[in-house]
Amino acid sequence: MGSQNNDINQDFQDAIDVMQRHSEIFYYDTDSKYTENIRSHDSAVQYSLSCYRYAPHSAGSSASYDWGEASSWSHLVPEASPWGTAEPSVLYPILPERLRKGRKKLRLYEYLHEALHDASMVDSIQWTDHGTGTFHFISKNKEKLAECWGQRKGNRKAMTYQKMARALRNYSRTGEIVKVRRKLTYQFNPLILQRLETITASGPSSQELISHQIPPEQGYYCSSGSDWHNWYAQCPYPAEYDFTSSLTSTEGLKTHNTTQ
DNA sequence: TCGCGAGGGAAACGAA
DNA sequence: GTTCGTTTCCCTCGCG
Repeated sequence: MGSQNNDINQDFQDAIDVMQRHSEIFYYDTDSKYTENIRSHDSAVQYSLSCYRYAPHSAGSSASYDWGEASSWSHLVPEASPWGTAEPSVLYPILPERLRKGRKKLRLYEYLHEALHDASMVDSIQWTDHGTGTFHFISKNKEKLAECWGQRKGNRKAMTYQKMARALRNYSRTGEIVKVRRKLTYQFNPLILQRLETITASGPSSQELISHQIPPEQGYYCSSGSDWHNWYAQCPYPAEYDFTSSLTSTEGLKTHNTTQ
């Protein structure tokens, strides 16, 4: 019995160690057995947490998002979560309140996805390859889209493409959107795209598909660098976007350091 | 040389 | 007060 507990504790500690290696901040409360992983460099963990924040509602053909009812997403915890096959009902309650709390603010990538489905925006932004989530801005009217975004957010100053592109570049750190080595062209992360597409196309009943139909090896749930490599190997511009090198220079370096 | 697009550091800002 | 997700400004680089 005692040795069994030791084994469990050892396994748990091993899991903690693994998660720590992927995290900038890791909080482990030994009394309450709650864990919190904040600002994780491991996209698998980060994305899975972000899943619980959203409560989308379908609104016709155009995507409209209400991010306020996180509790309605409790059943959408992916089976292949970084925590293994934990039951959602078990997993969800351990999430810290701050992470469970719904985010009502519209994200830029959500707006862009909305714009891509908006016929009036077709002169500003278009799909390059809808299937792979690749899209591009129309050089002539990209500022118009940026202005609309700025107005939507109610910014003090007028939004410009340059500033919007800066925000898009920030997404490359989290992997939500990456820059494709082609002029004015970007690509949604496939998992983000699928989630947005599902929200756009249908009501909440099909939202379960988001978590249950995506094989873990295609999504953020796979955290290893090789999975990122696999994902980018399938992107339509494998030779144009050198994500491998960017991984090597950041995550790879981190891995290297932690394994020293 | 110039304009444009891109990359990114850093500080500021507003909402939650 | 803290965190998150930008926003804003600025500088640098590569390309045509």
